[in-house]
Amino acid sequence: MTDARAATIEDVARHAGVSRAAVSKVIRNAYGVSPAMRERVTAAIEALDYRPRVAARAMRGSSFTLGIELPHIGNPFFTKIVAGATAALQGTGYQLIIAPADENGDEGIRALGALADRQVDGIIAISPLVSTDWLERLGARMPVVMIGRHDRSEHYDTVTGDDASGTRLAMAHLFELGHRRIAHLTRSEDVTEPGSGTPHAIRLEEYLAAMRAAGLEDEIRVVRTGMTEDAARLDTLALFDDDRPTAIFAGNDELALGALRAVGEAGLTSADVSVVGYDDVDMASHPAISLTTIDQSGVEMGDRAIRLLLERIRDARTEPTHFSVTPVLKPRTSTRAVRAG
Amino acid sequence: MTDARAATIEDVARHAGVSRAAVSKVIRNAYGVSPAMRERVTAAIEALDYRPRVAARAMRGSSFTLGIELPHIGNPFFTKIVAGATAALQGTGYQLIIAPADENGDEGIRALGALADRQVDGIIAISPLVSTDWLERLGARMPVVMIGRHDRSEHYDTVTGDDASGTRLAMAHLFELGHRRIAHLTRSEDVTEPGSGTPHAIRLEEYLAAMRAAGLEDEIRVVRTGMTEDAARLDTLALFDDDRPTAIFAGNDELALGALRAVGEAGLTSADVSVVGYDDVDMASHPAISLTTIDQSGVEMGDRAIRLLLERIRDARTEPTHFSVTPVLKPRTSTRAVRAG
DNA sequence: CACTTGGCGTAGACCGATTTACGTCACAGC
DNA sequence: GCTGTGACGTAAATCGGTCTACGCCAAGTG
Repeated sequence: MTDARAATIEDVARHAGVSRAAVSKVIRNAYGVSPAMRERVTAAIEALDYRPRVAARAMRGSSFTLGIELPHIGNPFFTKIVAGATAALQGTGYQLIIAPADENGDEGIRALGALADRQVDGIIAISPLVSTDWLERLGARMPVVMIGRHDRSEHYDTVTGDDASGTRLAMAHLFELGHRRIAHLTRSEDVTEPGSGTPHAIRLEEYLAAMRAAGLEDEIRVVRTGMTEDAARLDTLALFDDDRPTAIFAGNDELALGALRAVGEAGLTSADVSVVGYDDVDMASHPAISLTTIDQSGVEMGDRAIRLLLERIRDARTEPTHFSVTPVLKPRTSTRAVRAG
Repeated sequence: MTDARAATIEDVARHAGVSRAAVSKVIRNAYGVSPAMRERVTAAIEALDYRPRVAARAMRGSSFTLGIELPHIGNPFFTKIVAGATAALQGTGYQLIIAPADENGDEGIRALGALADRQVDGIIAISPLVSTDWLERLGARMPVVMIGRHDRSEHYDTVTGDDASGTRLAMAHLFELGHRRIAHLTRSEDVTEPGSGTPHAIRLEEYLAAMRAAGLEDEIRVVRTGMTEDAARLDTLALFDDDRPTAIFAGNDELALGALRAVGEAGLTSADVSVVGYDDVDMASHPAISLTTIDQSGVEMGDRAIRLLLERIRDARTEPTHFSVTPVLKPRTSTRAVRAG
């Protein structure tokens, strides 16, 4: 209120009786600083409560900021990724900022662009809807790690779960329980475009392949829904109207929870309709829910993404690296053997 | 890969055959631009795919970035707030960035400092652990809106739920169902310090007041736990060991879900132990969970916080404003009448 | 003794935008 | 014809850091 503006490097320099460059050196721990000067400067910084403006630093140097773009912040799997990322960042001097995209496809590009405009030193992207071309160009400009995408680029790293084998685990589990009429609950076409390499696309393809391999081509049933639990709930309810399946393989846990909600609302239980999800969100293990799902360790993915990013930034690595997490089946009570008869 | 660096305002100016200042004017929609020039400059921007560097803008003007600090990103109530905030920001030209704090008290200050260093135009803070003094100083420097805090400052706005009346709703509901032995599950002392005005402090105080007013002083039982669902689960299980309460009023839904988990794991049901939460997180309404809770509309809080912030930024408002959301009881099946006998 | 060498510090260019101060031009009014 | 005025542009200062190039000095070296 009173004195207004915060101290600048100039103020610190004057206060310590040295040059701006000297202060800068001390801050950056650069070469060519005597212990005596370091002492004086540190004291001045302390005294004036000085904090370097990131915007000014970013103009020539780096911003010490990493950005992560999140579509749909409500998905608890993404928050696991963020948790892993923040943990990996402890003590590195880098700050993570999250740009929420929400909504539709263009929002992802908007959020990524916003991060780039803010001169972050590196970006973690999750949005599967952004085109490879666009990402490729972004990756040429700055370090980028893409989570959950199976295309392999020259210019960015990827961290993925093995969605194909994860889906096979889920399907094998259902087959073992005797299910034949298995529906797949997935998102809209744009996220499952064949060959696009998005997780949902691969899970869909692998579902189809598993059904065909089991000779169940006629039982194939793909249900499209939105991004939220509530959309999944409504579309699952509609699915029950005609010719109910005995099991539902959902594209992720959020959709699976919606399906489970529908099962409950329709007065059914897992004895009538089994549900398998994907991600092993925290809530899945809750005893009241007990959702069978595929664990792909979001925390490890976030951790890994940060490590790869830091390698690119600090060690100036440029050859692309691809890391894959092995999925694990978590059988719980939302799946049961199909009713005899 | 080839041409490297992105276009600057200088490039655009050269391409359009005008001065840098002219381009700047066009971008900012400032006064003194002929239609002809606007046309030429716009074309050049288009052609070069120019995007202004935020860091450079921030050095003199504003960054068009708003920051929100989130402790513990895993709490789904906070994601509701973010959802409300992003929605309110649509089309304003401002970008929201989230600084995750996680962990303990100091992390909140670290995250807020990081946002300030990044020259955001305004900050929404949720961390209840930061001292009023510190926030006061921050608020003197830049627009700040504090969510969920009942102290009234000269220098920042607040958006709160009416925690006192919300707690009264919850307790009245339990009394009505015949409960007398009601425990309160809350966080550690630092978040519930009497007089600090944090939501958890007020809920605790109001719980104590309600118990005393009902003549149940002897039944008061305050259980401390951590921040996560899992901590709540463990401490609730421990609580069951000796002399089980018939109802638990939890400080928020995340803790309530942990308590519910414990109830399930102990082989009990809501007929044995009723549970009330606070926040009305999405999962609370899931039929398998069906948690009785207090709705305080996180979405509206996020929306409101953004509006207040934009008022301070654009209209240069300086008198502090305080907005309160009225809580609503959502009775569900996690609470039942106490067993006769 | 002249000459390198390494340690320490400074001056000043630079990053890419905004903003201020000022110049020019056309036109209206007297 | 002279002057005042508003519209439109531009040059240059500025924001707060980083980084390069260079200067100075004391200690080795041949």
